[in-house]
Amino acid sequence: MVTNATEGYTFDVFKRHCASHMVLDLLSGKWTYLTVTALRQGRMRNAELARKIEGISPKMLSQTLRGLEHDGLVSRTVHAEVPPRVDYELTALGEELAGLMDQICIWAQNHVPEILTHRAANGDPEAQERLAAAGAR
Amino acid sequence: MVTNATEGYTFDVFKRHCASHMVLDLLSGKWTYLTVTALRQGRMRNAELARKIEGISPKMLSQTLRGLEHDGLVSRTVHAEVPPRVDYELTALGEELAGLMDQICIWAQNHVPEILTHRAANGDPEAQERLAAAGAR
DNA sequence: CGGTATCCCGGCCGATACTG
DNA sequence: CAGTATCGGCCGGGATACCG
Repeated sequence: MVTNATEGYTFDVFKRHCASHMVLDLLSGKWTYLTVTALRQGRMRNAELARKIEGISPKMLSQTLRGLEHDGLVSRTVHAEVPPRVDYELTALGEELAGLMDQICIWAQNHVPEILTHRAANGDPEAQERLAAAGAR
Repeated sequence: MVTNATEGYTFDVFKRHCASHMVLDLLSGKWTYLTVTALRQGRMRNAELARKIEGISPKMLSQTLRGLEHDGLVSRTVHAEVPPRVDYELTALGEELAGLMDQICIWAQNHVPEILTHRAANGDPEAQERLAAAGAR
C-alpha cells in the first residue's frame, strides 16, 4: 500500500515504487546485465552467448534468458532442425533497455581505475592488489 | 585469467570483464539503485533517506551507503553536534552514475504496463493481478 | 539520531548428471 | 546442441537488540 498518499500524489508514488521493483527484478540477477549487453551484438544462438559471456553456466544462461523472455525483452526462435538450433534476439523493448545498460557498462569501463583507487584507499586488499598488478604491467 | 587471449585483444577483454564485475558489484545490491537515485535530489541525512526509500531497513541503508562510500560514489560528512547529524551526498563520480541509473529508472517507469502485460501473457499470476487492479481503478 | 552486532532464513547460483 | 532436474553452499538481507 502507498503510505504517504497526499491527494493527486498517490499515483506517481505508486509508479515510482512499482518501477523501482521492476528495475530491481530486471537488474538483480547476476547475469542479466551481461546477457543483455552481450545480445546487443545481434541475434545469437545459445552456445554463442555462452562463449561471449564467459563464466556463465548453461543453467544460468537458460534461466536468465527465460526471465528476459518472460518480460518481453528477448525473443526466442526455435528452428526445427537436427541438431536443434535456437536463436535469441533482443526485442525492440529489450533493445531500448540494452542501450541504457550499455551506457552504464561503458561508464564503468572508463572509471574502473578511479573506483579501484577509491577502494584501495579505503583499505580494500583486493583492489590494492589489482592496482599493483595494473601498475606492474 | 583471460582465456581466449589473442594478441592485442587481451586487454579489451580484460577491461570488459573487469568492468562487468564492477558493474555487477555496483548494481547487484537490492537497495543500491534506489539509494543512488534517491540521493540525486541532493544532500540528505540518514533519516531522510530512510523515509524516501520506504521499506529499507536501517541496516541495509547503512550497509548500502558504506558500500557506495567505499567506491567513492557517495561522500559522508559528520557534524559534531548533539544529537549527531550525518549528511550523505553524491560525489561527482556518483552523480554521473546516478544520471545513467535514472535513465533506466525512467525507462522502467514508462514501460511498467508493457512489461507487466508480457508477464501476464506468460502466465505470471502476480502480473495478472496487478493488471486487473490497475484496470479496475 | 546514527550505527553496529547477531541470528537466521530464503533463494541465488554453481556443479553435476541427465533427456530430446 | 539446447534444456532441465537435483543437490548443496553461500550470502544477501530482514528482525531484533544493543552502543555512542
